[in-house]
Amino acid sequence: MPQPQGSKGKVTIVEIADAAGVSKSTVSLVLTGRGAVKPETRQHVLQTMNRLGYVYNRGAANLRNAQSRIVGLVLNDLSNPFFAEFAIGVEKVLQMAGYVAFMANTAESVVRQDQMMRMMREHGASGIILCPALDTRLEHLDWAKAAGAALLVAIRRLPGAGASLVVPENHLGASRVTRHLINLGHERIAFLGGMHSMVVRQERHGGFLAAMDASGCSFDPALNLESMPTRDGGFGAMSAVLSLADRPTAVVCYNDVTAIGAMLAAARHSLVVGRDIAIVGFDDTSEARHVSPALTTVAVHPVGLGERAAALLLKQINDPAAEPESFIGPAHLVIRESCGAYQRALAAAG
Amino acid sequence: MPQPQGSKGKVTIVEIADAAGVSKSTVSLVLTGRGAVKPETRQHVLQTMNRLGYVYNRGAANLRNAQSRIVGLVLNDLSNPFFAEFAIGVEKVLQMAGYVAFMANTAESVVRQDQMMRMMREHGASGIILCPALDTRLEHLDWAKAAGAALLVAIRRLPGAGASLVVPENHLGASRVTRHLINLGHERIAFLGGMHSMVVRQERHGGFLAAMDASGCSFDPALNLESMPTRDGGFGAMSAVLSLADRPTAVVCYNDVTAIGAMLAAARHSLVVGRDIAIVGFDDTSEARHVSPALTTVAVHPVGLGERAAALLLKQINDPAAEPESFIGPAHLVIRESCGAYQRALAAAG
DNA sequence: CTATTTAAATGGAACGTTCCAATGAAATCC
DNA sequence: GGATTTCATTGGAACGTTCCATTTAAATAG
Repeated sequence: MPQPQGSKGKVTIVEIADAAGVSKSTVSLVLTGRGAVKPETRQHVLQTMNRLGYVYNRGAANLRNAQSRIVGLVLNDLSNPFFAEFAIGVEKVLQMAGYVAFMANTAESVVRQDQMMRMMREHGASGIILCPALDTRLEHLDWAKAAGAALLVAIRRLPGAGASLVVPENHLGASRVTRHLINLGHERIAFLGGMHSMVVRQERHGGFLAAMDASGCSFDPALNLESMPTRDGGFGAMSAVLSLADRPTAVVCYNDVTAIGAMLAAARHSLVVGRDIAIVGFDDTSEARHVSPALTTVAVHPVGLGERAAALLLKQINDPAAEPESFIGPAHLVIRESCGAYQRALAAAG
Repeated sequence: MPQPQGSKGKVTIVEIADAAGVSKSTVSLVLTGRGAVKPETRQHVLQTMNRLGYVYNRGAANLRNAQSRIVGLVLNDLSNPFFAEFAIGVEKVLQMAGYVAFMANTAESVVRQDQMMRMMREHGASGIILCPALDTRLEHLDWAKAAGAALLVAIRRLPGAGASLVVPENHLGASRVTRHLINLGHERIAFLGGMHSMVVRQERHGGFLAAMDASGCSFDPALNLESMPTRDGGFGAMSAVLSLADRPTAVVCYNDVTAIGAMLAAARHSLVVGRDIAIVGFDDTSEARHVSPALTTVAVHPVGLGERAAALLLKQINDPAAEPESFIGPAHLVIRESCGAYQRALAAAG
């Protein structure tokens, strides 16, 4: 008498077969929908599975045909809303494609990163999206080439890695927001946050310098401040800037998180951001919109980048022979209040 | 001549065995570390694995002994920093225990939630941590009981589910923050945000009412406003409150996200939060600390809750016979600026 | 020196699927 | 009506592990 299985002994394909009076092969056909099976039989098998509480064992299936429908997502800092939003994008696309995601937060530790990637491989992940931890070296990714595994590097470029890539237009974005400040009349502008070893910082700082150069502004090296890319980091660096004898009138920050930290520091020094000093960020996380004064920043659409990354990886999984592909996401200026453009417009009108 | 394997044909335990001149059983012993194997042999096998680029196939292993070391994490809203922080806590503990996490964002859709949980089961997850989507019903979780699977419900209580539980002390926390406002002299206090069908709101609102009652304040039902638990929701509800003829002097918000939305709305109405009106939140996400004015709120330590949830689930996985366990996380008042306590202290001193 | 214990290594049957080749039954052809 | 094609179904060999029972070799005991 077939009844819903109790606690132990998971019900398998062959028990379904027995209960339904067919062979396990037939059940398998129903499951995969591949062969031709008479509608009534299919129906009957389906019912039996339902009745017995059958749950498909992908591990076993995987052993035969290797198509795990698992993707790994390795993030360097989940506590940064940018990456949380990126993750949302990735997960959404994966979900729609019937994939499920392993997610790991490395907190910038290469060791953890290695561990997690290995674990994901062991579990049969068909591909991995990696936002590399700070001092990731190319040899950490050798396995991917060796195994011909699908690997996509996101957000932080890893020069020389032959993998697919999804990053925002850092250089252009930074030069755009810098030019905006220059147009507003600023000349003494600081660049703040991020460590100089970060590729992303190099790109953004490069764009910053290019814009400065192009408009004939000179850049004081004392106004190039490093910090961890966190709120506290931004706070500290901004405090340092404000203790300088010759303060800048505007500050380009490495990202929104540091910019918000910088705004906080400015407020502590009784400066009104947007009036006494201009501060701009990068990323346009949802925080930027809601902080007060609202942050002028460069929108890179983290969710969109995540979606794109997932889509590209899936493409690569489905066609392993395909060449690695790169997507450089657009970065456009979002003018809000923290740069003072609004006040300036008011003054001009009044 | 054994060389690192090229693109195809993953190297298996038996190829290692051949190359090392031992039996596959011996290799397995080395892998699991279970039996007695001569140190030199172990060393040799280990080297061979390294040389051939072997990667352990947990799927296959799993087929025999079922210990997947996978845990599923199903979140209803990853875009809320509260859940992102919760996820960080979960993931940290899992990682340390050698587990890897499936993560899925349901965006409050029960359908997605069902899909994802099924998928995770199919992949052999040993347990699932569920932050249930809004109208999750008990029958959505029946499979857990039927399969004797480890299930832990987090953040949103699901009355009647016989599963382990990790939630904060909502009632007490809300009554504490409300009492604080009353002590500051407020009498006309609104409760704002969240939908009344949410258990969490019921609990927090209950605590609010209890505190009001206890101190003899009457509560005007017109000051009980629902909204989606998002920034926009908070903004909208607060705007509605401010258009009332008889405005409240203080507002208790469903959570930090809505409180921040509410602060924004207050600012739009040219009110200085903390002076003209008091606004308090709930959760103490890292945003609360950094918004300006800093948000008075109730700290529930989302990361800690996540850690606890993971720990409890692991316990249950390791001892499936154990009774479900509950953890009610402490909720304590964090006084910052948005409630005006600081200004009031200054005034008193001056 | 034989008998016993211990240590190290091994063969082979699972585990729950898929998929190929084979079989049987029904339908179509000439 | 026999030969062929199509449709449904089936047995059994994989897949990469683990683990039990067994064998072989070495060490210890009497």
